[in-house]
Amino acid sequence: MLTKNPPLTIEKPMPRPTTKDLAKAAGVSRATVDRVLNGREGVHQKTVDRVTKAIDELGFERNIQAANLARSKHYRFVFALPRSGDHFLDEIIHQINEAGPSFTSDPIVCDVQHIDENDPHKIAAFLGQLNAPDISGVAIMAPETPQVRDAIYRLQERGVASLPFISGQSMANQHWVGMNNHAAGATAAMLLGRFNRQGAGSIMVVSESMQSRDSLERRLGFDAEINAHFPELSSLPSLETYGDKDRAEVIISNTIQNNPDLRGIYVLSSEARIPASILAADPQVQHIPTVAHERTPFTEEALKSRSLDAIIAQDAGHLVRSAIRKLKAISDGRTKHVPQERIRVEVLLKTNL
Amino acid sequence: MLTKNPPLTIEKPMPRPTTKDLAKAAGVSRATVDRVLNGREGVHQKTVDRVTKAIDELGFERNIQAANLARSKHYRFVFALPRSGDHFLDEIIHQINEAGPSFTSDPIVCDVQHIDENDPHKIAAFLGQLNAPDISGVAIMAPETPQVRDAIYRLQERGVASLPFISGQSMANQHWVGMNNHAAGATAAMLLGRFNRQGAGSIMVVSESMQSRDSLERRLGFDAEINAHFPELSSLPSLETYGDKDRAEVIISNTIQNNPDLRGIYVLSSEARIPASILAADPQVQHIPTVAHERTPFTEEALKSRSLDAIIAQDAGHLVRSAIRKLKAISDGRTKHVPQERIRVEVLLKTNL
DNA sequence: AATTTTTTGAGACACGTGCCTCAAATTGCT
DNA sequence: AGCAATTTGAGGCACGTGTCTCAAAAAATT
Repeated sequence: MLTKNPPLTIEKPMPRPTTKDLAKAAGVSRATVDRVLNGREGVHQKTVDRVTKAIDELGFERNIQAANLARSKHYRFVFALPRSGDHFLDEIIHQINEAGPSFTSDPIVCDVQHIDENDPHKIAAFLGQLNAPDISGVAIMAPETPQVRDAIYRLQERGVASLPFISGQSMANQHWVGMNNHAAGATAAMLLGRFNRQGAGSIMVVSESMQSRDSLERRLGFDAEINAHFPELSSLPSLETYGDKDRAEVIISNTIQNNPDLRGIYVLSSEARIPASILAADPQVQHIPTVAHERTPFTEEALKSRSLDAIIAQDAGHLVRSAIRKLKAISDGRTKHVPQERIRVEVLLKTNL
Repeated sequence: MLTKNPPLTIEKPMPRPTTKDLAKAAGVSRATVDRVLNGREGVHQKTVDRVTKAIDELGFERNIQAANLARSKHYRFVFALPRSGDHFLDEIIHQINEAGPSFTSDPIVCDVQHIDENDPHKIAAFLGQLNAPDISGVAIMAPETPQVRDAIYRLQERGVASLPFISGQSMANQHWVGMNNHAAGATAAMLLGRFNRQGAGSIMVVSESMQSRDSLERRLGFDAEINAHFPELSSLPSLETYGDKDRAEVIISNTIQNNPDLRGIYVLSSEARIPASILAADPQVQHIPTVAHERTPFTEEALKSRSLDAIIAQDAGHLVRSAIRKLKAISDGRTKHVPQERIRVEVLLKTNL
């Protein structure tokens, strides 16, 4: 019955040093350690150094759980989003509301605040209202403008964590949650290029608007890939629907008439309903490979019914949870350890929904 | 300068009820509440009911942070994995070691234990050693056998959380971390089917072995999709390399010789190195669409150099973190709230690595 | 040297829960 | 009714940190 069991080594993990250990190591009292840790005034530089040195030597990291308990702190994060209508945004909002329970181990509350994306002044004013410790952090989805950039900067100075979310602010920012739009565009191009079986032709690109940085980046990535690897294809100028169904119908059917050699269709904005339903109704483009963005009830259905061939998506749940984790890390002052989860550019086919 | 600011409603969130509140509501003492909450003996059923009722009415949830603090509890999770060599497994192990710091807000330690996947008895013996509270949970990657299934069952009885990980155990289990292999196979088929531009022909399927449940499921999904939607293609019987390079070379080149109408290649095991490097060296199959599994330095390089056309992958980091979150939830007794994150069947192309 | 100012320490209490002891209250039994 | 067993309560200390207060010590000023 006895066999040589695999070696099982269970060393107790070294208990983490506490503020008490710190105090002893630095030769000061716990009160002073506290003063240093929480940046209070009236501590001699020499003492600060001693404590800091001890922190390094012991590898001390404060027990955030205990700290939050003592402070009875709860995190409140605000998601500043555009007004909706958009299915993708609806899903994001749903995930935000869902996120609470999933973080049961931390006292986290998330609010959604709708902001008028076209009024930078209002956005800045809104951000100006937010203050620590009422609000621990904000995830912001809004176009990048000087006012907004400024407001964000001041937020950080006031101790409110902030994070560009999905769209808008420059990726140059150290922290950012959202997918790489250039790669997303390139991936759409790759799929359309490879799905095409009818040789040379042109590709239609439809967008709600090309105003936003995201749309531009997707388009750039798309063109780069087409030009580099599918010389037989040429992508047409972007059609902008401005969210107007009638306008969309006109420009799309015009394009179909004028380009009998259509080989692919790329719907690059996150709201695919208008163009996709127009396309689905047009018998001439039934078998032309089509790629759209974001998983929504609509696109999902379209994929299943094969009126769409692929979806380029970013997982709404991951986006939200990643944002929360990052905001929390920043808010805890663990800027060094902010999780650097990339948001994947997902390719959804009928088979892997 | 003043504009109508957007409405900002910051209601303080209702503080969560504490055991004190519970005691008051149930009309008992905190000691009794403790007895009920922690299932201690010697409490009258009537009293238990009173407390339980109060729990429901208040919506009480114990503050796990505070509880862990009081217990000075740390979570120790074991990942029981096969002996390695495999790049994908290496990546998993890397992510396990990486996971610690990313969970800074909880005292979590993860160990990797290598088990001999072919000796169910040994595996069961190993699992038999694990006991709460030394070990809070185990993620198990091992073939499903009666012994192992039994050992897992007893683990749970001993209060050790357990979780089938990536491969092996039946998905029928309520909790499970890993991708849907049927969907993965179907996705590979879909890609090969759509990437093919040369009409009717056959598809080569290469695997290390077809012994495991995962391989079978992938194959089933693959065939189902090919048969349903690509009647012009027929998939050949699976080639099994058994991890032997020489054998692989023989059976692969035989298949290439005997099937001049090859239209696609599917490498379905997680270790693609042997078959993929053989294929890369054969000029006859240079332009045949090829799909493999799992992102590794090797497959990544192959994708970049275009000797591979797509990778079907599951994100190693997500797998590990998801497993940890689930183990923690189970271990905390929050079986109701175990996060039900699906592991996506990722499609990786050169453009979205 | 005397006085003020700055810096530090000692200690208490809090956060929500676990876990223990001892006594009090209640129940069941003979 | 008396005794034992069961059930409950009161209270304390602990976990690691935050946040006070008050006094002591050290340094800087007059």
